[in-house]
Amino acid sequence: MAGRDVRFHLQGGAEAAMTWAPDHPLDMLIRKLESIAHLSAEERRAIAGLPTLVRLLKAGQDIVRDDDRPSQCCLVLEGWACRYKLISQGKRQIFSFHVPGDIPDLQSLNLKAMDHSLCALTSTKVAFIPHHSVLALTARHPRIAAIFWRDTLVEAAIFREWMVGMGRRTASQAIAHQICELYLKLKAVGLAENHLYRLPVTQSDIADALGLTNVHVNRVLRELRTKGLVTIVGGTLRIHDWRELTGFCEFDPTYLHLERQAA
Amino acid sequence: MAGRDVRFHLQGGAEAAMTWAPDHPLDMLIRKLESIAHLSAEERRAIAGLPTLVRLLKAGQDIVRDDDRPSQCCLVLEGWACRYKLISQGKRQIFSFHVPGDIPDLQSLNLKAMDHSLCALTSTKVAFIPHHSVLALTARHPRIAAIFWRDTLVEAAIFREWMVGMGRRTASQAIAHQICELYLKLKAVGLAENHLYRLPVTQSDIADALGLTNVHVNRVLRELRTKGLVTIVGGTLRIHDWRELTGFCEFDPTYLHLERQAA
DNA sequence: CGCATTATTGATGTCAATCAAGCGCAGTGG
DNA sequence: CCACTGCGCTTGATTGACATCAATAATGCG
Repeated sequence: MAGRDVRFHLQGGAEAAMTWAPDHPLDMLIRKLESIAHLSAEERRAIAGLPTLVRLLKAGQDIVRDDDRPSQCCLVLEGWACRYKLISQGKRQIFSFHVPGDIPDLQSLNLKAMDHSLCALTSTKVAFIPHHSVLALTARHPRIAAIFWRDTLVEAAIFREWMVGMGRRTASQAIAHQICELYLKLKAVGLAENHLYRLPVTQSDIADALGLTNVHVNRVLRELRTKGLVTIVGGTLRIHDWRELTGFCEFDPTYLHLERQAA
Repeated sequence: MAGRDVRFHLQGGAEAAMTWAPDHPLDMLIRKLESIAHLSAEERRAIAGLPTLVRLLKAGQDIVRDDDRPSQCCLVLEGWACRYKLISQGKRQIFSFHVPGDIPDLQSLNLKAMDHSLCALTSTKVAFIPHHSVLALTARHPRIAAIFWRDTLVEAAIFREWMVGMGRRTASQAIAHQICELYLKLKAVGLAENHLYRLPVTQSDIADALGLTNVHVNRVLRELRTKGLVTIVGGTLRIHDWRELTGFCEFDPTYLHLERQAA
């Protein structure tokens, strides 16, 4: 299998320079799935057997667009991506941030047309997996199908939590909550530790995620810094006092439905 | 099967007066599922064979609570329910409104612990379906499993649209959008027509759904009335100018992923 | 009929948006 | 090497949308 020269159709008809990836890309997926469910050795093998097409994207580049009908899923390997929708007057709402291990458009397996877009926030490495391969996998392994379903359910739980942030939390609490959530998500796939992680997104991105302006995000971050809770230097975020921070924004990680709990 | 005396455990240990429902309750579910996917005659039969336990609830009564580990799903038959979460200082965020045909806690099949609550907004008739029955059904009918998955994906799409409302739309646009969405959802199961439907929720409920105050919802509704877009009399909502209203709030029903389109 | 809930309206306050400007840094090209 | 440019961050001044507080009217339910 590995090494075979395969070409998929990419979004917008762009036929990209492509490299055939060995097992490695799927290790990231397995790590992610194991953060929300247990996998048997056989299930891991089955997942590792998925064909992938690895591709590099520049920051700002769209991966899938609103109204597209993708024939493949996209697995983030490096960098950050986000789901978003544009509305009138250049306004943008970001629905989720995606980090390595995530499959942001898993839903396209069951919902033919995209109702939002997906783009790279940083330069990003992604692996494309054809729908039919995923469907073949889930047909043979109903438990894996359930885990994929579960993943989309956890995403929905995260959407709900963001709704709480936008609807019923102050801007500072919402941002603090976001910071806690990202820490646990990254930690679950081994990309954060010691209350420290790379946060390669702009303040405008955070603003569009929480329904604020970049100006206000900036002030709130200063406030969190002044309070000694969180500092960001050179794109690296440090949480100085986890207890204090989680208390401040009433962060309860239950909604992430993680298998092994972090703290 | 039908007519057998069966008793399930209900939330909070309450052992309710119960009636055994015939096929009818599931007709509502079938109608709902057919609004987002096609069902074969055999699939309809299989669904109609699910055991249900019908129960009446008073307005305000919780159906499932945060942290519960339900062993059954809840199908709304009459009345309205909502998913919500309480946070500090009595603040509440409503995540979704549920009307007949909805299974609001379908996710509990795959996510053991609830991360939010579910309650009746009006006096409500619901049918409980044991998890093991649903699992047996989906094991025998993978396509039905996919449709259930699809339903939870559509719900997630609705969450995203609400996020747009809270984050990037004005209060009037958000409420107008909500009104359009509910019309299509109700129409899809035959509970609305001619731009008219029963809206049995309070202004405070709408406020908690959109992150506003009841006072402000009241003013916005007056504004919509003044503009000749929408009136509510005696709990019945009438959309006077669908084109105008959808234009005003930039409503695009794609995200509902309805099979047969309404207008 | 009486009480409780819900709707409505006004006055005032606050949080975050908007507008505007300057700064720092990385990349680019002469 | 340095001007130039663009982007993101930072800060101030002002405005606006919605919250809060408060009181009264209207509904609806037991």
